[in-house]
Amino acid sequence: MSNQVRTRFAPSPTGFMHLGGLRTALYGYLFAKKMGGKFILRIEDTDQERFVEGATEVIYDTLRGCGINWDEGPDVGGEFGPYIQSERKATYLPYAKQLVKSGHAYYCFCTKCELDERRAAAEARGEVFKYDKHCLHLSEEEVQAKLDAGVPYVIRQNAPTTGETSYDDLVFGHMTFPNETLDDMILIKADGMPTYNFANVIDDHLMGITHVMRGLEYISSTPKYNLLYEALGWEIPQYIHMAPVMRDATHKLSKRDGDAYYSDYVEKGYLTEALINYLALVGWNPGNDREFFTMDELVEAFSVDRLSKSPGIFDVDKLTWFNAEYIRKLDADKYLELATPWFDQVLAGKGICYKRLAELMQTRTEVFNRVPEMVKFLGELPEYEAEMFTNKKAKTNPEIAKAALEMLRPVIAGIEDWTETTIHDVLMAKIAEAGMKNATALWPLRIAISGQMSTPGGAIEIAWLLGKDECLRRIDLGIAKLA
RNA sequence: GGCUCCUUGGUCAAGCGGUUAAGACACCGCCCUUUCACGGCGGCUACAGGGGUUCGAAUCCCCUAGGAGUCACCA
Repeated sequence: MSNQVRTRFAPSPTGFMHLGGLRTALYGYLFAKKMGGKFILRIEDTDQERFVEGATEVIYDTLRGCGINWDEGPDVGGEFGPYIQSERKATYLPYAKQLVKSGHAYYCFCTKCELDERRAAAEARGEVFKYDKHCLHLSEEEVQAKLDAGVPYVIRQNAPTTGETSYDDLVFGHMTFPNETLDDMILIKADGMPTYNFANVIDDHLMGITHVMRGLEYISSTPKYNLLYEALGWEIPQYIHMAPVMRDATHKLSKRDGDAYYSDYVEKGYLTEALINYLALVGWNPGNDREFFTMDELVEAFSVDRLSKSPGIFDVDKLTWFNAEYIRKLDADKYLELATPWFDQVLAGKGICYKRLAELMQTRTEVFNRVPEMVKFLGELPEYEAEMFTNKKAKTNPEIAKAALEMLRPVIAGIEDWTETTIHDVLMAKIAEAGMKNATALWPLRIAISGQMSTPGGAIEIAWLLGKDECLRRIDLGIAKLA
């Protein structure tokens, strides 16, 4: 039990769930569950200027909606709580002071303003700015005097300037960094809050995190974290850094392009299961050809050593294909339930049989937001051009189309039993009697009653959905257009 | 710029010294067919470049190029 795997997802509550973050959470969950361990949710809100109302709920709802459930977290509790960093404020300062005492950290009274100036000056000289340990050289008396005088301060890590620090990453392998590149990062801010850099180390240790899984943007600060663990006498966790999810070769998914957040996709009509399934495969693969996974199957198949080191481009086309596949596998009733609001956008009150329409639409639906445009013609005949009656393969032109419509109209008008079977049998009999190719008569009919080049279903299905009266009305309109 | 990392088709990717270099999406044909879609069949396109090591390299080493990340009192 003591060496049980414990992973955590530690998002900052911004109000949105980025797909990259969602994938990080997913992998953390999969790994913990695969290893029979625990998955912990921790909210990292140490930056009070960024507080967003309702942001933690977005995190809860998204994760739960995706089937990523945490064993410990703010709302479910756990023995290492609280799980919201702002509520843990008091726990960090003592550790920082301990570090000061042992020489691994020091008080710094340089103001942000001064530092900005020095940073700008360094940049102007074309140099990389690194804190010069100015305040490290203050005497104990000087420090105490400033503290007593209430001068604002931060606490900085005292990083070594020579030698090197290395660690083993489960994805990237052995990583080594020259210590001279390590900056004395701030541990405690002037407002008394810890920085992410510090809180994360303290909390990961206190919460017994065994495997730290996060984006590779933390790779280069990891040596500084390790120095902290060592200074505190704590065991360093295993690291699993992950390459990012990209929009294209050089850009990450972005808010600006409306393609970065989980909610963007849900609103467009992507199914959560499809999104999770696809997302799992950007940066990870099971080592075989398999592509379809439920959450439980992902847990079963997951392994850290199949995580990719290179960034993965989020391919909306592939996601859309997954979505279409998931939609096709839905029970007919479920599809109907999900499609109804989209049908309603353009067909509310039009008397169209949604059940039959749903049957017709299910194999044709890739993403739900494309549904309204596809079925709109049932509610209202769109404007269309007479040229549409001409089709080479169906061997039709305006004259032939007109003749076909005039031939079919009375037959349709005579149908008493308005069922697809009857409509089909009656029309086919008439067409055969006339010695025509099916398409030669049915193409014009479908164009006349739909006004579209392509429709979900053929002339017979469309006719039935429309009802006899509307069908005849549209045929007359078509004949008039061809006159 | 310093540091760290990455590089197989348009995209996701298999491959871990010997393969005709998988598979999927996309795209393009053909079939099915009353349109479209589904389904079936087929096709197109890849080891970033250059040096080594080796009988043999996509696989190991070096260099170059390109790309990413990082260098905040943000996380």
